[in-house]
Amino acid sequence: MHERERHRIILSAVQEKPVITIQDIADLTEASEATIRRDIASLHVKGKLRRVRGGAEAVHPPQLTPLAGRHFHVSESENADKKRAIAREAVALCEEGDAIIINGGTTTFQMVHFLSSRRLQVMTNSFAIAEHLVKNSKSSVTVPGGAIYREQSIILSPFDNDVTRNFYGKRMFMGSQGVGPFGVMESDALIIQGEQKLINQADELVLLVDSTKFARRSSLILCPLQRVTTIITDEGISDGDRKMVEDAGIQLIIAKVNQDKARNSVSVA
Amino acid sequence: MHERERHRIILSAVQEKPVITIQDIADLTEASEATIRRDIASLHVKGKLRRVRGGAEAVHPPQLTPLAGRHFHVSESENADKKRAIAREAVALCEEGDAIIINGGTTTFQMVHFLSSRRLQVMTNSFAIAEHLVKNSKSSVTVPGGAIYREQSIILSPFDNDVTRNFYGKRMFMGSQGVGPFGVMESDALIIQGEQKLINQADELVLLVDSTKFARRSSLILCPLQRVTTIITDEGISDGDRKMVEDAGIQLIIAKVNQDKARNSVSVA
DNA sequence: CAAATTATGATTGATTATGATCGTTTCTGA
DNA sequence: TCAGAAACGATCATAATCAATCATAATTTG
Repeated sequence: MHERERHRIILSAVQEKPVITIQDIADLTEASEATIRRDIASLHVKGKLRRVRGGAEAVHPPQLTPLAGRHFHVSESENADKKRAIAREAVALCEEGDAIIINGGTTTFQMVHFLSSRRLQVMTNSFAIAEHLVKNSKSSVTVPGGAIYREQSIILSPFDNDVTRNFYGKRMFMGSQGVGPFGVMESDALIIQGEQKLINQADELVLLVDSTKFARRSSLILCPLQRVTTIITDEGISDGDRKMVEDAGIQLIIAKVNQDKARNSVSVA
Repeated sequence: MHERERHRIILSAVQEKPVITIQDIADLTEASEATIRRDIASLHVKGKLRRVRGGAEAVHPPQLTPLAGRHFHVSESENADKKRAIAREAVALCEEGDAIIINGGTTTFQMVHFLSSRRLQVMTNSFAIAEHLVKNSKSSVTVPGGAIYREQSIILSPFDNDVTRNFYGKRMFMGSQGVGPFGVMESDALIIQGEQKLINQADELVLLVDSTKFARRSSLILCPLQRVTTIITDEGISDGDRKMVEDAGIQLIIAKVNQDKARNSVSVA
């Protein structure tokens, strides 16, 4: 077995149990104790773990790592903060066991972070969302059939005889390119196709849009504003746009962007 | 094999396992160790992977794999070289542009490495295969609709109105738990379901089984032996089993594990 | 078509990792 | 405290890996 592979196994093992013995690792890796000692010594000077007599222990108390590790490796634009806050509110609408539909998109993708600790029934046409949920959540995941479009990470079939028809959700979550009195707008024809397949498969339609989307206009109209049940946006929404939403009889949720940037960075080197 | 093709294979392999050895890649590509070293050095300066003693590792440290997954890797690695050799022959059957179906399984999964440099039309019910091909190949990828079963990494729908029916392939590749005069056997009911949906969607049925599978018996019969067009196995097949295959009128391809330059895969018709 | 360039594979000796063995140190329980 | 056991560090022989080199095959260029 390769040196790096052993190191990974050791680090993985030391995460699960706070302390691990040389013997344990030797059995796991089928390497000699001498080698394991050298490995632990090496990882010790790198600060990946702490060497103790008889084995090794984790440097960090294990309660930090399971949640923090995966989620903060993407630090995108400040727009991502808004998207994330909006996504948090979206997930907050869901109760355990709910059947929901998540349409592919950059905003809706942010929902996966908050879904990781939940157990729902999720249908999504986003390959990326499905992938993430399968790996990092306990939710059941269903996808429609079809070809996978890499750029949008959307699964789409030209046919209508789809499993989509057999899934009915409490809510459908979707993003969009623009929102106005004329309705919900989108620019990508592929995304429109996927959305139209799913849009009638749920009771409620929840729209996730940051406030800049109220000013944007796009070429293709997906559905009239009245079709939307709830809009989740950020604090930047203008009074006029707020009134427009209210007049359409739509529930409006304002997501507050969390200001404290106390992000515990996890060493990845 | 072309340099670019090797590079693709190397990058593909480093995605699946976080760390790979020179020997692994040499087996995979049938190139000399010296060449692989040069390749790794080249990919290292390009930042595509990180060079380490004995092999290479992915630049992006994959999230700490749960120990369960580790056991999967360790337990499967015993026959991995045979499976790889078999998978290589399977991919060798395909020409550019072919429409093929790959059924989920540990042996068929090995095909992804050799597919990374190809451009085919692939339908697969394996989420893991789809994921890998989307990320590491130029092939078009289609999946059936349905729920994703984590353990088997299979997408399966209880309904029959599936996109599956709209995809027709030249060949279908599948593994199995056991092969005998009674037919092709499988133990997992889920896998059987998926296979039966796909089995009639291709002209030829290619079975990928290492030679130990001829001795194994399992509970569920998937299809009679005569349904199979081609069987790819390793050199461990006994004369009796070889005769059984021949009597059934099935093409037999023996994959050689050792990376001899002479690729005499014997076909008996 | 020939020359030049490049990629590849084999060989060599140097470097490094590994496993076994040794004597020493530390822990454990009576 | 003492004896026995376990863990440790050091050392060495062996095996694996590496870098450098050269000859040959493949490719490109003139």
